[in-house]
Amino acid sequence: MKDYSFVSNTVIKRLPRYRRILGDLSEKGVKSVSSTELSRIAGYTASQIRQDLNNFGAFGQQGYGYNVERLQRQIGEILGLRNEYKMIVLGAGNLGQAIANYTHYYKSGYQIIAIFDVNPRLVGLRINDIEVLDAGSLTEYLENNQVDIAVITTDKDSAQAVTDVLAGSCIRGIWNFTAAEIDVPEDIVIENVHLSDSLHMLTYYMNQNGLRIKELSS
Amino acid sequence: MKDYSFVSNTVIKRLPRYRRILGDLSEKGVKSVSSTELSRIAGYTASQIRQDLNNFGAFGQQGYGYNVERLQRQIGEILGLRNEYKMIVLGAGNLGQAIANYTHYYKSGYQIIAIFDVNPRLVGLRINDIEVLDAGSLTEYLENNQVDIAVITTDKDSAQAVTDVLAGSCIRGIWNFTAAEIDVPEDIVIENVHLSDSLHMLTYYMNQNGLRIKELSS
DNA sequence: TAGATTGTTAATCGATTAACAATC
DNA sequence: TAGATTGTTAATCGATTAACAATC
Repeated sequence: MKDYSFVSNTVIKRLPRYRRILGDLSEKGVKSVSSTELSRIAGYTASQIRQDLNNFGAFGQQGYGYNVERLQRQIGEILGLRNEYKMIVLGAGNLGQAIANYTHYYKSGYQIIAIFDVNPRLVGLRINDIEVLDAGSLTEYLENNQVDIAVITTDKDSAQAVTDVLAGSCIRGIWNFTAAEIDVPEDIVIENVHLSDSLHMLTYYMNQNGLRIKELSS
Repeated sequence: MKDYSFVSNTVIKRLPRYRRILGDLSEKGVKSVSSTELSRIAGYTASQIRQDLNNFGAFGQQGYGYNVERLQRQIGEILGLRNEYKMIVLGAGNLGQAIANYTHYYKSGYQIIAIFDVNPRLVGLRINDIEVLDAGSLTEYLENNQVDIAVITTDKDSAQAVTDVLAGSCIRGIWNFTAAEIDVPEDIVIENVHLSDSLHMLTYYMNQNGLRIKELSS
């Protein structure tokens, strides 16, 4: 893994999207793609796509474009997808269970190895063949197992407390699905999936779009 | 709802976050907050927060700051949260079920009124007291019921087909949880929750952070 | 009133787009 | 070779930050 600290977050955010689109093309049997074609699919300018990619190297070929399969793999390498990641899910509620099943679809190398919950009724169950363990045993578990990512799907009020337990452990990344704004130690990276924020954005644009349509038709 | 088409998407994206933080403060009993205090919590500059808000009006008071409760309500109004929204969930899998339960937590006025699935085994079930209906009856349902938002939690390959059924109906917004890049008609707004993209970003920053930490300690 | 903090203009910074020489 | 398309520099555009007068 190279040091790309000079690359801005705005660029990084677009990488998984590029990779996903390349995967779609690859499935369709497309072998090569130009930045102009990519720009039509992704909705960015061709210029931007070339700029973005050139932060990481020269992946294309003049007069030809990009090899779809190779570029997909190369972006995957930039993102760090060649590794295997072990994950645990904290909170065996509906969302936790959904993720335990959902991430199984990924062939990209993410493996959920345990689910934790405070509810004694859930402890001992198996979800998608993954054992639900007592949240009280989390610290001990982290001492005896190599885990990379913790997925937080507890209720909002427990999110910070549960994160404090993760501090100083082998956990390097937190995928936070609660609405809480969590403080994390420097050596842990956090990615927030604030679903309510997403729904509120949708709502805003629905209303604005309604206005725009009315205006056009008047 | 006013026309805010002059406000950029970069600004809009921060609004739900501001509102959420104001809600947290309000719960703690905080009555007023300055842009400087907000900046510490949100991680933006005070200047940016004031700039953002002034796109929509003057909500503060010199020498005092912002009234927490009122500003939260005002941002809610900008986002369109005073309305009631009726939602349907397309796909009664783990994620669909999780969302059917999850969104019930929102007091903000979102109501799930039906879930659709192609699997005859699931049709007729009740999830969180919401009926699972046959996907085949979707068109008819949309003709006879007022629905604002469709949540798509089908598999990736069905996402476009299901969207085509929504075109021309009463649906004004799509909340897409599949990895598909969906084409939508002009009068429908789409908000994508690409969970795999989010996980890939986390992975990238985990690896970059690892590098940074190693460098510091060497 | 004096102190604090907003609303807003101007300055800076960064990101996007345009353009084109290099080259496959 | 001629045509196409990249890699990359330069120009433009937009977003963020700084600064401060207005004012509570």
